[in-house]
Amino acid sequence: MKRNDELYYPIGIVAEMFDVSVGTIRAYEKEGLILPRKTEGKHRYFNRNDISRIACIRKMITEKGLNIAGIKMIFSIIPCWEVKQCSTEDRTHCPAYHNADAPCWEIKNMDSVCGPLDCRECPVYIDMHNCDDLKNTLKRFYTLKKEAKKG
DNA sequence: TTTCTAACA
DNA sequence: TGTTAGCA
Repeated sequence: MKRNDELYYPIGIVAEMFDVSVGTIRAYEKEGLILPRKTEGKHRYFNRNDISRIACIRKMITEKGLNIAGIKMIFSIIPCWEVKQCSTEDRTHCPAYHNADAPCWEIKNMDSVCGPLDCRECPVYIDMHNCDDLKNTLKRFYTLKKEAKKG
């Protein structure tokens, strides 16, 4: 499938790619690990970033021994407020800033500065797709504030 | 045939 | 995670 010059795959193909059931892929979405787009008919379709994320998830599960809850926890401690350079005022009113039980893209509400934005297009979500460089990605997230002060 | 949601093993 | 039911 192709949409906006980007290739998309149905859940069956994706499940086949990683040798897992479609139910497993759906479980990743249900737990907030991935945010596949959906058609009007509710059908999920996955782009390259989704595929990359799933590869990372599979790697953490099979090679690091983590489960879905463990991966969700890692995603939940991403300092999105540093990535988005949120002001003190923004942080005060943002539920994601005060919650570490779910990734920000799961608890976003319309009252926060991220309200009208699509998390699928946010670096907080997108940059977590590279498993091989996960540690550096997290490190970069945490040092953004310092770099902003320098520059 | 494939995918969907929801409930349950 | 997997399975099943009932639907589109």
